[in-house]
Amino acid sequence: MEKITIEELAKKLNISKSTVSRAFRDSFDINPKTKQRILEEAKKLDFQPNSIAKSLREKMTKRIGVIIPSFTIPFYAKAICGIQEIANKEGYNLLICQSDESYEAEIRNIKSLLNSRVDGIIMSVTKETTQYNHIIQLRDKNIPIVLFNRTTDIPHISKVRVDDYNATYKMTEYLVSKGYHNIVYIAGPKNLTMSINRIKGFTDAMYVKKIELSPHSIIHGDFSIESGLKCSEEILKNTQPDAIFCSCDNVAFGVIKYLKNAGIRIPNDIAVAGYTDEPFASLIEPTLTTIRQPIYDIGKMAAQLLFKQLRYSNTKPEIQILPTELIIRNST
Amino acid sequence: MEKITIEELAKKLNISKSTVSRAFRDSFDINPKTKQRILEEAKKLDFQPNSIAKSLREKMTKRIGVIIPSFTIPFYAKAICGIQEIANKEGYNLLICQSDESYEAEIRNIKSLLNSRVDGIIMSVTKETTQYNHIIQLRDKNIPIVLFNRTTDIPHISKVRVDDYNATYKMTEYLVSKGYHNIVYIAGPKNLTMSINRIKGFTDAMYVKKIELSPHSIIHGDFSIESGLKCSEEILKNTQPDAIFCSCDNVAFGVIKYLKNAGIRIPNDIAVAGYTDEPFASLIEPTLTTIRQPIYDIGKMAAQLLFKQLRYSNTKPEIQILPTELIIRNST
DNA sequence: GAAAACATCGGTATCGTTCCCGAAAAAAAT
DNA sequence: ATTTTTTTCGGGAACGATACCGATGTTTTC
Repeated sequence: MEKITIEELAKKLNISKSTVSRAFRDSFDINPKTKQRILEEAKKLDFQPNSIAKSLREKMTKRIGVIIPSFTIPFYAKAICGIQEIANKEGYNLLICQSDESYEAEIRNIKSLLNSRVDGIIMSVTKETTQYNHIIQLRDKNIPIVLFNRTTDIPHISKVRVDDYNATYKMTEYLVSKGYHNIVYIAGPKNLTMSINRIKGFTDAMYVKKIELSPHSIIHGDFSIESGLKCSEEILKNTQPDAIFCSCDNVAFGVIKYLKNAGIRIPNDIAVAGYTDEPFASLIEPTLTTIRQPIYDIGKMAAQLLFKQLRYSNTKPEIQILPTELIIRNST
Repeated sequence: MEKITIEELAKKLNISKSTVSRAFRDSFDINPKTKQRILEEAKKLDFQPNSIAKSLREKMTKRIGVIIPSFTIPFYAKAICGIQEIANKEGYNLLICQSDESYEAEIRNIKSLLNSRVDGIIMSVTKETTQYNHIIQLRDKNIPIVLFNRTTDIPHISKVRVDDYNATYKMTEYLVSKGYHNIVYIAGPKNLTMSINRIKGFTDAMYVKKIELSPHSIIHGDFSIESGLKCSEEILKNTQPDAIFCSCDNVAFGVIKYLKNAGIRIPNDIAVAGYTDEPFASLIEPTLTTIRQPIYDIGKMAAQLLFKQLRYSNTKPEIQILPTELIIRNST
């Protein structure tokens, strides 16, 4: 494939390459008629300005990097769609990496993205990320960055998350109102702001409802179905709850699978609630009561915050907290 | 962030930029000691050669473009993981676009990827893509390209798919052996090679088993749960099958949902089989009999075929057909 | 009608690399 | 000791675009 350059196009039209270059930008410094002539010829020759050369000269690549734990988590798949909508609108491309829940991979990803000279980074940390130097370094290098969903406590960084406190508070309140008092909460990894807020929502609601918590009322899992199976086993060994509230739908799926296998009826014997509203939450038997997050909007918002920083380099970091919605189905 | 250049690094070490450049490639044309000195200083200053300038000079970006119908289809999420494994190993980045099952978006994506100067493209066409000029153009421009999963009939292009014929043949055989004779097959979109092969596997197996097909034995759906619901309705209006074989798990999920709502027992009244083995296939009630595809390997293989073309520009196109596995669960 | 203002364009340096060619120094061969 | 070969390095021209500055022609102003 013989790629045509701006210079060859200029020669063909008997004008200078400066003028051709002007035609491809919003330059006022060019006669509308010549501009049209150039654009027509360009279309005929299927010419597009070389974006690599443009990037080199302009010192920006029109690319943003995205780091997520995994493509295979539906949440992130959908969030990326939101990010991409905004990015496309702005003429930006996405460079997506997955950390596979590995701290080392996360650091490698950042290095790789910096090497690719992305203009900014949108990321969600792994469940095992407890040190934040790599992120702080990005911030201090003045690289626009936005954390979303799984955020951390690093100051002066833009973040997008949902109102986790309120979500678990409401769900707990609802469960109690349905008569469930012996609730076990399966929390997420301890390093995430998310987990902490969700636990607080649960405990505060229980406190207000004057229900005492036992040491077995909260246990920690992660985001996997396996974790749901394992936690179920542990829970039933220690106590006899009437409801299990999972901080993640996947965990809830695991719990449901375990309970069914054990011959325990849902919700008659034990009710189950989740968090996220994955597509399968409405397909599983029984359909899962859960908390719906505006996933697509989270992605969009993250991208919007990033573009704010890209446009105005002195933009103050901003924290956006989006609302959630209680979805009541048959598992409670 | 003040980015250091190769020239500044050279000045600091009192050598020429050519030498510094050599240190960062596998050049034999440099004294190992100076090379080490340079690399050490580079590490101290956190210097990385500007990949944009490198790309411009070398006329390759070390990026490959991937076009998939949607991130939210678990199949593609996993396939991308496979692609990425190989790409990372080769030091390549992925530029992922989704076509959202839109033919126009597919064309836009290709344009965008070409504009980003990707070194090659891996793609799966949309369900509505029936014209292939855009892909043929890529081929004729000598842009390395690999089609995977949803392939088409374009000659002289590398493709990766599974042995669809054999898969549906075996499944049909299995269903018949279980005593199901009145089987309805819900096929996929007509434009895909995949759909055609799968239909042939089904009809051939039925022929061999000497079971006659009615005009209602095959109907067409797409890849969505909604399609499963709609098709179920249509099927039950026309005939009274003892088994429904879906060419996609999602469709099977829709069918199961519909049948359950209609009070039809699975598999006692009607058996259901799927195709893909989505993660949820083992969670749904009843667990779904389906065909497992080596998704991760499909992605890996697609990437490998692409890298073959990238390495040797005169590589002959290659078609790889991977085996499938019958997964028998409770829905049949 | 001359001067000033404006519109439009061309020439050239620049972005940060790689590559080619030749020079200098070191090692080997005569 | 001289010549030849090898090793190692430096200088400058690309790669394909943008940006600045100045030149030219055209319109406006008094």
